[in-house]
Amino acid sequence: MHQQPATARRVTIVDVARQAGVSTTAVSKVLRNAYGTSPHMRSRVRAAVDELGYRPSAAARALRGRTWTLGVMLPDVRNPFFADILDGVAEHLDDTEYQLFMTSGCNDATSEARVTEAMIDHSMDGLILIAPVSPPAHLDRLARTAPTVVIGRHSHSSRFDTVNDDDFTGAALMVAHLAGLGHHRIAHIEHHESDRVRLAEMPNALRADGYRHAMHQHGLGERVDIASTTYTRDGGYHGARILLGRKNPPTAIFAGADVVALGVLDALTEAGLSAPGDVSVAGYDNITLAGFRKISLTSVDQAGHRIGSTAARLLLERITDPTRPTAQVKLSPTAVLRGTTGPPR
Amino acid sequence: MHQQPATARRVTIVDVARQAGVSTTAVSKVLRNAYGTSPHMRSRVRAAVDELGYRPSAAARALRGRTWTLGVMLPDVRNPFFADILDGVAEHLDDTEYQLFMTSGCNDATSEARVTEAMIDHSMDGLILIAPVSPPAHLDRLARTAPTVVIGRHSHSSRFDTVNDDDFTGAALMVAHLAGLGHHRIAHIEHHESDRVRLAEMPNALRADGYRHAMHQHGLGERVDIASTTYTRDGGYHGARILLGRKNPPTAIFAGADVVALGVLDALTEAGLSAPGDVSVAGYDNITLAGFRKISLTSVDQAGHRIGSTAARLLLERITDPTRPTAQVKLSPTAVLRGTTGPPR
DNA sequence: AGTGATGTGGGTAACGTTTTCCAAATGTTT
DNA sequence: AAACATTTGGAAAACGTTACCCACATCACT
Repeated sequence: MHQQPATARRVTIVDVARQAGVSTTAVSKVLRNAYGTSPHMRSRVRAAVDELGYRPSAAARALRGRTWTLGVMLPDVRNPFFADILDGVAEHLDDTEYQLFMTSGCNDATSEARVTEAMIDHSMDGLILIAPVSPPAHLDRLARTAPTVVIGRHSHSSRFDTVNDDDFTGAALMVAHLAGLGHHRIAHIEHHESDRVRLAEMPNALRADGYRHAMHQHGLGERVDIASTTYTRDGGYHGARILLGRKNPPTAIFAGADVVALGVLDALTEAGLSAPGDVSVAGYDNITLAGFRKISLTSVDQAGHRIGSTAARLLLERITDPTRPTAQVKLSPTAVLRGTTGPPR
Repeated sequence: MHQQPATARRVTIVDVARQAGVSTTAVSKVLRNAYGTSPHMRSRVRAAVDELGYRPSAAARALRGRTWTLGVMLPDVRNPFFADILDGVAEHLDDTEYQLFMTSGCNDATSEARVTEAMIDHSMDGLILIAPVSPPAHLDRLARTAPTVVIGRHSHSSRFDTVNDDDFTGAALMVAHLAGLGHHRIAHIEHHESDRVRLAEMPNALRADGYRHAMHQHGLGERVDIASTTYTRDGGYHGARILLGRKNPPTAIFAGADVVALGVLDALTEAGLSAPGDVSVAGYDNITLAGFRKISLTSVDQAGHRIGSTAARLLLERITDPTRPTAQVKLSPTAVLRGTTGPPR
């Protein structure tokens, strides 16, 4: 009996070259579809590769050429909206050689830096950053090191492309819907932001701006009422409790994200109130769960799938031509009306 | 004005060595806390590292030593249960040097192979596989190449550790709860499985077994009723419609996963039925959303967080000592009783 | 036959680390 | 003072690829 060794030696390009009776250069060329290979050589090399089950070491490749690896930074696996984006990215990459690696749990600039540096350390060929909070200088530096596309941040950099939903308009859409139903006391729950740059660039800030602006447009400028918490279910829960405790509580709550709206619904249920009977509730993102019948949440759809595939396309373009001018893509959101919004009582 | 170069040259160990006035060997030793460094040299090297902002290239490291990178394979970002596991893993890794990369969207053996190979190609130091469907031979081969821990699969391999919830017992817990409430027609929705090995190893199969066994234990062997679909919300929806269409529909539905239970609730709502009024509904996994008041789903909690941290611990142990005997950890589930279960009408 | 273009293949030097030596300096024991 | 052990630091060879060159053969055209 032949005992399996505890750890098998890796098959390298040298093994393939020997098996095929050619040089390692030749093997490398065939693998990369480079110039200077005859059909005969190609077939011999391919046969050797298959026979030995050879796989190029990404690590070794990284030292000279590309790794065929892309990195995606997610702020939070829990937010189901990011899954839609990921789907879009993955779909666009499906018939390419690229492999996707993700990181998650980056909620502050420090861990964001740590994670992005790690991707650079691995010589990833390109980066997709979702809703990064790092200062623009850091993002620029990053983009100078590796082709980068930023999702969910309205920056105008000459180094990286951006893909966004038109958050300002999206918020206005929802205010229009609620105002159209006859609501006057429409409140908003925002993700608190203090940094000046982020106030201008982050989707949450733009949604709040869009809300304010739309309220004025509808002659409800006096009624602007914002609870400033976070984009989490907890944030929604607390935001709702704040708003419901007002002297003149709102008849409609527009949450800046669906997860926030879930927290609002939770607070309502706890308080013995219902939506839309007592208070109308709307969210933003149109996560899959919003369509769930027991929830049936009115929301703003920002086509996560298309955001993802657009980002992937831009990234591949930028990898091919790092010098092409940067693009700022803004996709149009739509309002999805469901059961949690209705006329005020 | 000094124009920023389009792409900055990377700071390497050579730069650090020059700056500190020592050899690259010395720098390497300091960075790895290896033997043979004086306090004086250490401080000089550390200073140079900080000053230049040096970061070791994981790619270059991969060719000789370790990459300080671990890979996690997720079958599906959408299943919120995996987020709990990830949290556990991340927490355990927090005060180590290790960096986590994840891949997702592996629903068949082919894409699973592609993804795991990619991790090997990057010379990752260890792998955590969540609910892999590949044949044991492949998993063994993988584990021979890199230290591996498998979550959500009841294998007994001499190559890799496993961490699982006791799915058999968990299912029995829920059947006991429902039977205790007075239910007799307790149905189950399972994730369909045909492969013989997976029938013995996958959690979904064990949950179905546990259900069957417990039904017999409670003298309800005749009432065993299973809809065989998939562990998705759609699967739950269709499963419920199948079960509700029976001549003698069940008074309680035990879904093999919470996402499935959500689909069941959806189907009930659509049919104008309610839980627990018309039909009791229970799930498995105790995802965060189950505690959401508007859902309030009775479920089996399998402590995803602890599963994750245990897996991380085992992985680090195995990296340290690849020869130590493998462990099969089985954690005890608990039933979490909420609003969707009650006595039969 | 000579010239140049094109096709085909390989040799060799990187890439940025770690590892395995080895040498010199210093300390400790007899 | 000699002999030996320990500490401190470095030189050089990997690791597995790709990029840059160069050499040779073949072919088409003067």
